Amino acid sequence: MKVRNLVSKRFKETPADCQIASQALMMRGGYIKPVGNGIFTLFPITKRITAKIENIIRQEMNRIDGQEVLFPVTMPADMWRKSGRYDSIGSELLRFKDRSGGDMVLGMTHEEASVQLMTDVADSYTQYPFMIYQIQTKFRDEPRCRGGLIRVREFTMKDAYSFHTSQEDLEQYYMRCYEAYNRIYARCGVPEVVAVASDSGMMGGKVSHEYMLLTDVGEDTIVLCHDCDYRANMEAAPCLLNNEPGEIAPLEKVDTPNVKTIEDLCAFLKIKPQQTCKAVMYQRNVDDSFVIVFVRGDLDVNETKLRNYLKAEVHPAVVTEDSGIHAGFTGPMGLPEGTTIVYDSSLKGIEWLATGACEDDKHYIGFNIARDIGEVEYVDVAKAFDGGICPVCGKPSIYTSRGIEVGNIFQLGTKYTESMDMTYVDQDGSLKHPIMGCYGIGVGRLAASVCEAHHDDYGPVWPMSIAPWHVQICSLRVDQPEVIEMSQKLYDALTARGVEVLWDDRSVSAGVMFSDADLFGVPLRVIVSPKGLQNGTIEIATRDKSMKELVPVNEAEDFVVRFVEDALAKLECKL
RNA sequence: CGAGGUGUAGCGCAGCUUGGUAGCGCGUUUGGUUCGGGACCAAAAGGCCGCGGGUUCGAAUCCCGCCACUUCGACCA
Repeated sequence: MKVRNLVSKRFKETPADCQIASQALMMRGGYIKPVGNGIFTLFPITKRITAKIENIIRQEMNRIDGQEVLFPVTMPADMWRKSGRYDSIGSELLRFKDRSGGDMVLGMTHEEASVQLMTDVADSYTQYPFMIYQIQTKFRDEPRCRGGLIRVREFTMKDAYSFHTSQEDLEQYYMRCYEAYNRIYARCGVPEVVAVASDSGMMGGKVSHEYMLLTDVGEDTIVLCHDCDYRANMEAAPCLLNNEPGEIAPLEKVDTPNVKTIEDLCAFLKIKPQQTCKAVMYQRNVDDSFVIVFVRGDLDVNETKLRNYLKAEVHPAVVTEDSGIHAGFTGPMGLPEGTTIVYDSSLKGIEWLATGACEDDKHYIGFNIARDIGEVEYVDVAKAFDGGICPVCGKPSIYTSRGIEVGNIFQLGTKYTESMDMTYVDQDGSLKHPIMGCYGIGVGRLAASVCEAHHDDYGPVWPMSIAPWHVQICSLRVDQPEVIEMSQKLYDALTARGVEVLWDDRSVSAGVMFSDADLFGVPLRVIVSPKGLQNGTIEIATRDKSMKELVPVNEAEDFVVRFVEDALAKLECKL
């Protein structure tokens, strides 16, 4: 492929509103074209990258006995009514009507489709276990898209569904998939992607992992430990700490005029936030009844943990005059009837606390939950924090990091096979619901994440395994016949040996050519120039600047082929 | 869903306050000079100024409505 014919255009200036590096570089380099909010066209250079990623995924899925299928993008709503998700999922599920007025949906995931497909097929225990997967377009009407291909509404995803006759079998297969995912990321050149234990949320089921690329621009927060390999996402990480009990003192109501925040209270009473009992207020979505969470003053509430505990949706409270709640002075004593009170575990073991008195401009000090309230249930709903205690090794070495989720795996259980009544006949003749797992990877997001992880100021640095081309030939001074001749010879020879070559034979200045090459991010660069040819050499350099050599003309071809082969071999890929 | 911002050439932007011929840089085309990190000179093409209404002799500019995009927040498998 010649650069002059490649359908894309590079830009010197970063388009407006690019928030993260991968987005800016993929826009500048002519990789993607925004078509609508969160909807992109991929130019050929990107399609070549995603095709390679898809191939790696396909190989690894086949390696764990996956069977590729292709589900439809559009589905009749009935299938989704059956599982209950037509009603339970909000507006991110795009619903529409066909010409006869029938309700339809655009596929955002395919549990329903896979269960429906397999219901008629896998009716005997002898056929289990098996896994089906597809690589296909998904549509999720996300409220908030950002970061180029990182978060979009329409995207290509590999989604896989496994079916089992026992929990043990699912767990065994889950581990195979866990390893397959690690191989996929390593082969795509991002071995730094890590699996973290996660909250499975609306997917149902218990055990799940998210594969995260740790980066500051990530949207998710991950909890890690400095001293062991504990990793979990915010929702799954317990908030563990050691409390100082403090001196027991009588409960006393004190005047705290206009002291409404923990910060104010600490300054006013000359105490530490760890000695306060903070009220965080929510309301249930169903009836707006108040849910008040008490948590150690220096900590925050994780709403997902709270929702999971309450098994109900909540939103931050809107406190009105007549609600009976005194914002800024809320404490456990004196709350209106009908309020749900939740005590976070972080308060456990503290004998002296300052807290609101449910009265304007008053706080209690010396508050002792066991003495003044009695036995209460402590629940873990606080966010894990830097310096917290690791639930695995017990050291106070917890820290948090941002990350991009580039894949996930779930042990689904029988959620869908039960709701959609999929059964098989077991050995003993009884009807049973198969146990499922599901496994997803966003292809475009992975491509963008690799760019995010491997780039410099001038462009992406693609790993050889997923690079749009293996080699780029830059022909400087194409007005010189010997340059064209040598370049053509190399191009033909390399292509004949299976190397993918991008050839820039435009008569542009070296600066333009190199800048474009930087944006293409092709890992190996071959520079043919009159200067080099005079000395009988060709310059060969890596995009990441780790290698730059003047190679004798007659050795260049072998040098390049060997380099590409070696680089691919390291990533378990072949020419 | 809440709060801001922006819509003017393929891209980046100025012009709007104070209404009067549609501008600049990059890119594109042509000719010439250059040639190892976004060269130079000369010429040219390219616009429903987001859409609809209003005010006015006259609207990119002022007013009203809508739409789109975008940032932060809420939400999210």
